[in-house]
Amino acid sequence: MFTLQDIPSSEEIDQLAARYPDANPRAIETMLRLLRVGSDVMNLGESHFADLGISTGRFTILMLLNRKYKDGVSPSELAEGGGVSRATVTGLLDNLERDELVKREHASNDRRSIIIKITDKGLAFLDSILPTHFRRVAWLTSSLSDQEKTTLITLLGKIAQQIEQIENIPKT
Amino acid sequence: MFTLQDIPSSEEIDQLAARYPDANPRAIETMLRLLRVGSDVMNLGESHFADLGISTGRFTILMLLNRKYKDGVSPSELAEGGGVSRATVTGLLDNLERDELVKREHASNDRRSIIIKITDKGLAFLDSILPTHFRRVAWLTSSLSDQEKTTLITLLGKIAQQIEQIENIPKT
DNA sequence: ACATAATAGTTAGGAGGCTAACTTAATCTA
DNA sequence: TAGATTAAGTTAGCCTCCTAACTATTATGT
Repeated sequence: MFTLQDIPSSEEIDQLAARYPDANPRAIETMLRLLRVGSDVMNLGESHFADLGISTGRFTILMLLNRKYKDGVSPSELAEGGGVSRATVTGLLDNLERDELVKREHASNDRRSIIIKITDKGLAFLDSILPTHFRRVAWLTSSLSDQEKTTLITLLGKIAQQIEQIENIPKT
Repeated sequence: MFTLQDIPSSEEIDQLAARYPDANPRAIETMLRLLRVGSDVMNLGESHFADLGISTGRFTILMLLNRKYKDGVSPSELAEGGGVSRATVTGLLDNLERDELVKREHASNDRRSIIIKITDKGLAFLDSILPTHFRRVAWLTSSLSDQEKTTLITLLGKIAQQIEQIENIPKT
């Protein structure tokens, strides 16, 4: 993920934005900081997972399987749930299966599809890493009050709504 | 970037977190939403830049060169400014130079280093895409008041501080 | 001053995403 | 019900990032 390391000062942003009539300096600053914090959190997770011998993708698959799919789920659903392509899921499952954290089974009703289940080893692995993982997640927001967390979620939601409506952006 | 598509409901998060003493359900929800919005914004940018024939990385390099480095800057500084490895910068510069948006020159004082300058074609390219780019950025935060933008930046800053101090996280 | 360290850029190889195309199986439709 | 379309999973090949190692040059420390 490629994100600006030193976010320009408000003055620099003002100066740049002045050259473009539709630019909004505060909008630029807001998005730069959002991207920066988002990618920092992401990288923090990646490197922590790497220490544990997995990747963010593999962790997400395991969490999806653990969460509401204890009876097994198809790779397609995992792809949809993780917001990733089916091809990517195939690769993740190859690795997870090699490590015996997950197993592939034939589906009984549809001979095209397979059913993915988390193994006992996979569940034990999750149980071994989740306490620390959740402690780290809690740490990241530990300087925010509950009220502030709610506010942050609300403001992020407003941006999410704009993303959904990006096609409606005025042309000029 | 691999981020949960459907963020679990508060109830589901509560249920999961109940099994781990140090887990904070609101923290989990906050971080999931931050990651989700961050990656959506990132993907939106990636696909827009792809339509324009560049990548986020190449765009960032051009913006760094345009911003305060009109007299040229070394690849190392670009790597630092973009928060990316020198090896990655080498590849980005190869592509940018091939498209004549950037040129490599020998440094006069240090024969190890080279100086990167944005070309007139590169400047013209930026001028052709920035109005639309900034309009899209403004759109994303257009449902937030200035006060809300400030609040969001403040809250993100608090998370950034926790990231910096991740090593100080209590062990138990 | 000269051996050792550090620095700049590149290259090689790997990881984790992606799309497009392929195989097999199920479903629709005329 | 035969033929076409759709769907599931995989494979192949690309992109962009990474780290580690290499070459060439500069800086340092005794």
